[in-house]
Amino acid sequence: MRFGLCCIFIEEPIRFRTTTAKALAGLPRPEQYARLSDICCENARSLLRAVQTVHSLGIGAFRVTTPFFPRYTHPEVGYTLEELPGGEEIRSLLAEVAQLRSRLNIRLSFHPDQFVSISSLRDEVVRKSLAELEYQGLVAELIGADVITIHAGGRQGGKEATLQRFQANFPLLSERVRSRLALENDDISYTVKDLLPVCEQLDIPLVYDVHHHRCNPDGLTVEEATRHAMATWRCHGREPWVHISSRRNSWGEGNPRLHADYIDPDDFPGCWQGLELTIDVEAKAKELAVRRLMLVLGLS
DNA sequence: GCATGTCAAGTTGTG
DNA sequence: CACAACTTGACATGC
Repeated sequence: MRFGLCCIFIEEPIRFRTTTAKALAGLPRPEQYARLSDICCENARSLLRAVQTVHSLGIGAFRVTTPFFPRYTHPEVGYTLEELPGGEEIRSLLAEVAQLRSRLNIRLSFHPDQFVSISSLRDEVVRKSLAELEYQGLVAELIGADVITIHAGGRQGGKEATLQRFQANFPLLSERVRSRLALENDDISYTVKDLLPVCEQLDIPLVYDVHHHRCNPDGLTVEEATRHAMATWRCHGREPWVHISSRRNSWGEGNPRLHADYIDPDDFPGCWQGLELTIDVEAKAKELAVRRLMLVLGLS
């Protein structure tokens, strides 16, 4: 078993910067490039330190923040690495990341949020989502990330029709993205049961989120869902990836979908013990939560 | 210097 | 039909 940290650190002094389209819009183009170049360069350095740091904490995976190259696909202020004054330096830093993560055996991943929806009814949304995935695919290739996890989308026109659109639009992605794409069950619409046939058709793996499964059950037990999801990875000789989190309030106050600071050990599926799995820990206390879970499970 | 507001995104649900 | 809510942390702004 390896455990994964998601996007940021709470105690370790590693931060990822970003900026907004609005803040950039007022600047002349060269100044936009200069500012973006600074941020991307700093983020590349931070990622290098992040890989070193998770390794020293005994953590085996790291999810890269979505705005790693902020506003990269934005219609007005978007850019390419070649346009940035520090473009070459950034590329070489990312190559260092790839080398280090390979040497330390750290898995890297991306997880664009719900706004990336290639099954949308709106062409414009699909177009922007494809562009966003291509951006993440580019960075994934440069740093050696092997998974980009997304959700199936909303329910416009019904779940079946939405999944059909997902499958119809999938071939529009480059091989770079398709070979990394994985589908994750969500907490309101698409369950493991819904997604398994899609994953099979498209020959892509399923990321099993046990918390979403508990919010949005489908008749499968945790053990069954785990087994089915794992098979979608194993058939390609890849290590399966799963997510775990705990709801913020055990008594259902407030929004049950909010993540808690730490993982309640009771939420950890007993059947996961000893499996060859990468387990992303989605908890607000970040690396502290990963460490505590490992400690409770007797793994550190 | 700190507190509050803003930004970014798509979908769903409400009024 | 229009718009708020959802989510989240860093940026940006104002006092």
